[in-house]
Amino acid sequence: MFSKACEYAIRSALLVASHSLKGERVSIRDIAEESDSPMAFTAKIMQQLAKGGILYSVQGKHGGFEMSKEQMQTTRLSRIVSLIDGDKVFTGCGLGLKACNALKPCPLHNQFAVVRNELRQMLENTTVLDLTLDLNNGQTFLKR
Amino acid sequence: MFSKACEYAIRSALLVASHSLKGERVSIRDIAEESDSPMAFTAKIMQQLAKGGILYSVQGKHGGFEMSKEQMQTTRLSRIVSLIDGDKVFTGCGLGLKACNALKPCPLHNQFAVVRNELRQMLENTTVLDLTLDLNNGQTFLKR
DNA sequence: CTCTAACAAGACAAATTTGTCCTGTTTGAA
DNA sequence: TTCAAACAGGACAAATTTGTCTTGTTAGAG
Ligand code: FES
Ligand code: FES
Repeated sequence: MFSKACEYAIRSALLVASHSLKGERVSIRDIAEESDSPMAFTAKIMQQLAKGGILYSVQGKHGGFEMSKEQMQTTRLSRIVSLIDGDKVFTGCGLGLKACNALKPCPLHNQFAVVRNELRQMLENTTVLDLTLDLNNGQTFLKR
Repeated sequence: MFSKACEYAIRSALLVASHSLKGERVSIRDIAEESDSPMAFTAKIMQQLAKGGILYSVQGKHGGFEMSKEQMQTTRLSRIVSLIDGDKVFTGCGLGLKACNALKPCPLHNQFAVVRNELRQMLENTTVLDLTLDLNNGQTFLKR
């Protein structure tokens, strides 16, 4: 469904948000540990998230990553997904034709477009803050 | 969403069904041409489909692939997808945890499980015959 | 019987994704 | 001022997916 990079991106973003809600800044080392992701690879992804304005990076000693309350509220998962994976998952043809085109549809188009749309809406309606609150309540988990 | 191999598998299966409905057997060469897929790669996938009982292969001169009406009726897309891609797409965790587990869910579980389930149901409710009829009516297309 | 068209199967190659490592820069603290 | 902790960024490496090639087997047609 999502690439590994995208999975790490979402997990990392939620972890940064979780710490930021507690007033903590968090390092790559901790992100990798707490979200069970490969450290160096995750570091690259964090750069993309920072460049994309999903979160802030702070250099130097005691540096790390943090997210403002506003970023948590306004960042929808769809934004992270399209930043990392592009929007093929939202607009691509299920059978791999060059583009999805309702005027000359592939055999699966009618059925597929419905599900693809629900996925898109789900991701657009879900903010980082929404998911982070559950996480901090101990109702959900980033590693087992 | 699906792997390239899986996209080719579905396109090829529909194409074979389409020809079989017209009483024709179809060669790898024609499949590649008419569904716009790489020939040698598609050949490998056809072997998987034949071994999986999705369709028949006939060797020798004037050989090729064909599908019985029964195969078209009983083969659901979910079968092709799980044969080629496995069932990670039906059961896997959206954030990449080892397994989806509702008792210790990831932050996206509640939302994701709904969409994943609709995808599964859509693929389970769609047979090869369903899609092939539209294709033969000229309402849908396998290449543009 | 021989030739040819077609699938089977394994080895190989290219491309993409995933992951690592090293060097440089930033910044706080001793 | 110097040191250490942390991010930035590029080069590199491993793994996976995608795609090709070659050889063998099958079976119909002449
Ligand atoms: S054309 Fe294939 S999903 Fe729209
Ligand atoms: S635990 Fe992640 S989707 Fe179910």
